Amino acid sequence: MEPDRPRRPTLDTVAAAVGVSRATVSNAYNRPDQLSAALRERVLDTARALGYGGPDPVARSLATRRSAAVALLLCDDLPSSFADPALSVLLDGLAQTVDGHDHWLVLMPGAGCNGPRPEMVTRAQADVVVAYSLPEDSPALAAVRARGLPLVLIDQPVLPGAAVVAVDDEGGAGAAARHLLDLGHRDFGVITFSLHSDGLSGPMSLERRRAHAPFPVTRDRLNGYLTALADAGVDPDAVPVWEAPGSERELGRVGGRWLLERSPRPTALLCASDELAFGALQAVRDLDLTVPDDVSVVGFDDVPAAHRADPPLTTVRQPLIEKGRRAGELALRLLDGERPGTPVRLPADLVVRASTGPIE
Amino acid sequence: MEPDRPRRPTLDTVAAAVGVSRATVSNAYNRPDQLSAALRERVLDTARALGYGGPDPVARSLATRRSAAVALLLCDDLPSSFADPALSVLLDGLAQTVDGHDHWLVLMPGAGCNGPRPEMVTRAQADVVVAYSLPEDSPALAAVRARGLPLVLIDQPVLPGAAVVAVDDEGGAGAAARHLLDLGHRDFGVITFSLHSDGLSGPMSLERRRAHAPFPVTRDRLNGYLTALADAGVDPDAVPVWEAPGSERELGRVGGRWLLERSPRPTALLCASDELAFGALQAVRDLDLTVPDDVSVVGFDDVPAAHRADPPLTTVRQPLIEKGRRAGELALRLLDGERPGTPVRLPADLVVRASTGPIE
DNA sequence: TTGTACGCGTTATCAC
DNA sequence: GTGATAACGCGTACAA
Repeated sequence: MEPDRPRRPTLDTVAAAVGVSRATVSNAYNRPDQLSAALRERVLDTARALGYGGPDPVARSLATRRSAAVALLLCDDLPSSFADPALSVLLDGLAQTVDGHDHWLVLMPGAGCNGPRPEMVTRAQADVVVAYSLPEDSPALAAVRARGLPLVLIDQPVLPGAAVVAVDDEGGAGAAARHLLDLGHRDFGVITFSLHSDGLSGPMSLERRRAHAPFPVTRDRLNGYLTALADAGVDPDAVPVWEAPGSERELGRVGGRWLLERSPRPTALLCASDELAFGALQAVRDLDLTVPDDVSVVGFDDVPAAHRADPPLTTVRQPLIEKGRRAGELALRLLDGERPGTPVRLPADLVVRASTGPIE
Repeated sequence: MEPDRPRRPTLDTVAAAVGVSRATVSNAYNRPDQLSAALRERVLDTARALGYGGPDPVARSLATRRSAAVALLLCDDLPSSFADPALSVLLDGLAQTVDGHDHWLVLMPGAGCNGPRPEMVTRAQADVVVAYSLPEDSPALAAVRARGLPLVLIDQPVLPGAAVVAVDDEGGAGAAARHLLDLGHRDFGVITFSLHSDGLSGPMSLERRRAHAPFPVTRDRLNGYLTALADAGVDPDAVPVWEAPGSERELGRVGGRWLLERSPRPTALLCASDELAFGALQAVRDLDLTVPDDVSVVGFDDVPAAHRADPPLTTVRQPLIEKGRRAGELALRLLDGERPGTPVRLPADLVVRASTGPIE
């Protein structure tokens, strides 16, 4: 047995050294008004001398019953997640808000589109959870509920007891489709990201379109496009839809190529995200066609790169920063014991740029 | 006073309900081999019925003296950080490693290039810290040391007691410069990101180049470029250097324009990052010049977009994924009580593509 | 399987 | 006013 093994100093160590009680040392750190300035100085100096780095955050959390962490559940792994500029922008708003209230973000990336492993969620030290676009049957969500943690849902189906931030995806998509209809287009193609969580991709069958879909964003955008077309007399079942396994540029290019090689060749491509639309633009170029003379392209999100695209992309703007901020505010409120309240629904507005034009 | 206020169930609640001890319930969750399967079932069922979500992670952390969190300290705020593709890739490697060992990442973004607020670091629940490219005088680092947390440094000056992952920035930059010298270039311009943490930007004075710089990455790359030029008989003091306030494309464009409007006009631009180089390519186009006929451009990092650039970018490849992984492994090892060991130094290799060519 | 001694603070409430 | 006492908070792990 080692004599006097030098243990990490604690509040008690410091208290003993100064000759005061533990409570006083605690107050020196957390409630300076509860003791004289002179005593406080003495306490802090002694602490420094002893190499005491301040109250242990974990112990404090246990005592106060709150950590300062907001867990963020992501559907995909980090590389895929960061590849999505819309997420980056949203994260910005979320982080700002959370950070401004002395909280931090715990990142829980998923694997293969099903959200984080439930064991991770079970053990996560956070007192509120923000879930971003998980499939509704994600085991991670079940784990959150089992723990009874307050939950904020972004772009997800409403769950009882959870706060919700959503965007009017269907309305925005409808506006985009009507814009193209107004320009005279009648032959459309659609490129979406995953509708189901089975990892399948390729041309989307009618059965698949009609089956219950766990990703509301995909579903709503697709619905918005197709419903608007149907309302204008275009048979939605005859509109080819390409389901990409994710929202990456290259995947959009593949889908675009497939759509543009069909006959009749679509004169307009409706994409479920800007990234996919960038790929579609490339696909048009690959075939030596031009945008918008031969083919019009619309995206969705209005990420920063959209207006820099060549040509600048007509797209549906969703207020991404705002979305992140609102999610952060909701999380903070749940933390304070507030009830979830009614879902926050943000608008999505069409932004017309140069990638759409009248049919020749 | 409310009669029997329904408190959140704990291990004790469940133990009482089942009629066993707290230890047994704990074992039911953590050491299934310590009790009969039947009893374990009964415990877990009762827990479910009582709405007990499993052992409290914070309490467990307090008892075991370890949380499962790795804190990641970032110099900038999240938007700037995510704008850097090199960071995204590195983060990928880091997250993979950490996640594979049942740990998660706590994000501590900075503000204005000085790292996170020290109070945040002081209160962060993490038992190891990874710092990415902070200035050496960052208060956040001081806070880490005050707490005595194990620390992994990426792209930063060595600190006693900390583990280090670094890249041979100087060597890589030197190779890039020599490549251009071999092609016959004699008139150079350099675009770097911040060398100092004072937020200044623009043409870099000689005093500024020589002053002690807190960002080793900037310093090493700049040194690598200029030293190689000097070795070939080009006066480094006569080489114009543009200091951008960050590593974004648009900032590179601004710097590129300034350099290209000087006389003699540089025939080669050396950039401290690929993002800056992309901007430089744009600047060349803006002036109706072509790459590499009129101007050669080299970047640094070899981010995924580099080989897709127009023209594909000659750059210095650093093993970004590997860098993240190594940082993760080091963090995990420090967690296990290992000593920091000698710095990990990864190579940086020149990748020649189409953005560089012989002088006309 | 269980008793029980920790782990490290916070925050009333109480005494000087 | 100033500072101390002591009751939590919720588990883990080792000895019995």
